[in-house]
Amino acid sequence: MRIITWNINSVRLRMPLLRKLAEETMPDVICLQETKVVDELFPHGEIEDLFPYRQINGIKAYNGVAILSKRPFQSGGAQNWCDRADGRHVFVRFAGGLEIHNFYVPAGGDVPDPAENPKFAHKLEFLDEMTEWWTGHARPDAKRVLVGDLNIAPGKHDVWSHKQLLDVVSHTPVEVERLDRLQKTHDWVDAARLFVPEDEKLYSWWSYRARDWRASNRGRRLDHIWVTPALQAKLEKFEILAEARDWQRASDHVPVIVDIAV
DNA sequence: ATGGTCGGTGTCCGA
Repeated sequence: MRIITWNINSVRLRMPLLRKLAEETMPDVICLQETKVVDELFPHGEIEDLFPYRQINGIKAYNGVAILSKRPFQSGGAQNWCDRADGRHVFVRFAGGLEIHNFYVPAGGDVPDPAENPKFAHKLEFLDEMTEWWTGHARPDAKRVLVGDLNIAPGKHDVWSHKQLLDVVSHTPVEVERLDRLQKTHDWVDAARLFVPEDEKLYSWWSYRARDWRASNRGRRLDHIWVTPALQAKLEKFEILAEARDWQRASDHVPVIVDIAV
């Protein structure tokens, strides 16, 4: 099964790119974040030939997540976090038990101080709530995939400059510690670092503000694919489709791809 | 040290 996670930054605006991605990489499942569309206006008609099975959770203008699938799934749903119905989580369960959870963790604003910045407080609270929930739901043999824009680049080499980003939201020690705690709940395996050595730079996002994203290469790895230990040995391939950052009207995030033998 | 650019039932807010 080929699974892609992609922060598409408006699904309606980037329909042509979604089609291009689907045709060029032939995924079974695409998990989207920042669809930025309320469910009633989701472009089902333009997607159903590629992905007949869909589970969506959108709101107007902001956030919004979706799981698009070529294969039918048994059940699906969404959860609210931090008492907000703000389109940050959606999941599906396939026959045989494989589950895919797609998250859009709050970005957290600019100031890395929860006392001063409510958006950063929300981000930390969101991560704590995820940690608590997964702690209660972890099962040793579960076949689960957690993907999404987690808005944290945890490793020294998940950012272009560890030193210069220590005070920048997405790479602060307090966030990285929260993400570590979340990862430990289910012994989640980071697919990226299973395939790419820890000391090799790896990014999935490059700011729109750079004149030339490739030349400056000030990226961060914000988009993640984690699997439970039961699936680790079944991971066959990992790829970050960096070329997508050069597509016409690109998202600032690029697709991240895994193949799992299920 | 600063500001740079995107997207959205927008003329600000969030990223």
